[in-house]
Amino acid sequence: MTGRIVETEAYPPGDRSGHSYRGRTARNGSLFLDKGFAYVYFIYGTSYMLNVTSEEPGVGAGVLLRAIEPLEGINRMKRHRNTEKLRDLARGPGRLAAALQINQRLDGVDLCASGPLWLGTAVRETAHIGATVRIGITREVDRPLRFFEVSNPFVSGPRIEIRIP
DNA sequence: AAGAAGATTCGCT
DNA sequence: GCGAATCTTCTTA
Repeated sequence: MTGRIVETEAYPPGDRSGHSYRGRTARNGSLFLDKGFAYVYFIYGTSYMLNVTSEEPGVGAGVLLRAIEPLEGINRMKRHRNTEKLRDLARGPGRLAAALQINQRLDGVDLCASGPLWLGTAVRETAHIGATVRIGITREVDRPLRFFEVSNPFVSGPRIEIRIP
């Protein structure tokens, strides 16, 4: 299965809404790995979230993958998500993880090496990227750290860019 | 030890 | 649009 990442959110070092803010714990350990590793956690009793670490070892920061445009293996994704709606397959972080069968077994995996899950280089030309505040958080709510491909229908949430003063 | 919150989703109205 | 589902983690609200 493959997909194009169309929506992300950054949780940089020191951000009070980031899981690393209160230091390293059993759950967030992989967030402190080197850049390019997977940090997977379970939330709300229903959903897995997939993050890519983004800083030097020991820092603790990452990027949440919020949506992908399904490209290959669509029938498998439909089965994993138990729906026929292409647009809903991976629109939202929990749906993305479900479609790709992301779970705790992938926590800590190197996404820049060959393995069960990896990041590749985009084939299509980069389109216009918009930014807004992040979705679903309660702290640091004003930071414009959500990024998305403006014209892409597989993006979850608003596709209108905010103005940065 | 207990309780609340949480980077969400789904189904019903 | 709203509320329930569901469970792990961290705080003491």
